[in-house]
Amino acid sequence: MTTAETRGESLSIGEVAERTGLSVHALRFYEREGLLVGPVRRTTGGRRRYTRVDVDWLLICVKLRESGMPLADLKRFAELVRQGPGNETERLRLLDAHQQRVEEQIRALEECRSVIAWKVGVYADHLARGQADGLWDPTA
Amino acid sequence: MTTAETRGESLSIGEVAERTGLSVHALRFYEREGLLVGPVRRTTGGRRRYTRVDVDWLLICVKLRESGMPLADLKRFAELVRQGPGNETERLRLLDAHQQRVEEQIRALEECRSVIAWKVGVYADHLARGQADGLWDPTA
DNA sequence: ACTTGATCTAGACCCCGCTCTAGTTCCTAG
DNA sequence: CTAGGAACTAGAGCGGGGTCTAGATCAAGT
Repeated sequence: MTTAETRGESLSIGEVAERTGLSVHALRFYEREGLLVGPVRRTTGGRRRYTRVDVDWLLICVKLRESGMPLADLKRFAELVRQGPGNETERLRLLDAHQQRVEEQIRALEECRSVIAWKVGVYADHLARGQADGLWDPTA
Repeated sequence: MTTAETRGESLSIGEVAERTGLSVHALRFYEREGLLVGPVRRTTGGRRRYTRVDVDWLLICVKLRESGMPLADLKRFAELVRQGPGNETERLRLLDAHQQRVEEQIRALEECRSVIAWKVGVYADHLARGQADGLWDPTA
């Protein structure tokens, strides 16, 4: 069997899927959508061969996606990178804006957490002392 | 003009939309989907009148949704509440499970944040000292 | 009475982000 | 040589979560 290790560097789509957590379907889809920084190389047989750089980029993509960046923005970022040096300011703006959204998401989630924790507390309490009140009861 | 204040308590769909941040469309949609804890009362003319309890429930819903609870789970929760007392343990389990997912989301987001922060740092650095390297440049 | 604006219902439609299918080709192990 | 698994393409399909439309009705102000 020929693996990345035995071959030195370039990876098959399946190997990349494993390493990034994206499905092979998703990887092909991302490519079609122009979310990669460069055309993926192919073997003579037409199979994709991903480089270390491709994988690094995908790992960043995964984090950006996980944190809610829309594919459209990811695409924009990929385009900037593809254009090469000269637009770093814009790339930074894009990342920075996203970072702020992430901060905001964390803030919002923390607020949700506290509301939920309170509600959980109400129920736990109620169950602890066999019965009580203060719960939703539309039949009341 | 007749408002909640002048009327004492019951609210129109528009007023509820304002107070919860949900659109009137979403409110009707939630109702159809069985996400409310009880049938909404109507005026003789057929308009919905929401009570304080409805609004409180919706405010919780909003927090649960914001933190990623799927409508299906929300619906399950609503069903439990609608059934009345006796299933508090299950309600608690549901909330508790969700709370854990929220914790996990926060953890994941924080990790994303740090990756992004690092990337932002790389770009900021690069821009600060006029030019450098270590950036994505597929043209290289 | 009339106008204006909020609501009503049912159902069609939309966006996002993949996922899956079909039918084919490649490639490696036995 | 052959079998079986991995990969290929193009495009259809899907699940989630609403949003929007049409056409009608209701309610309040003037």
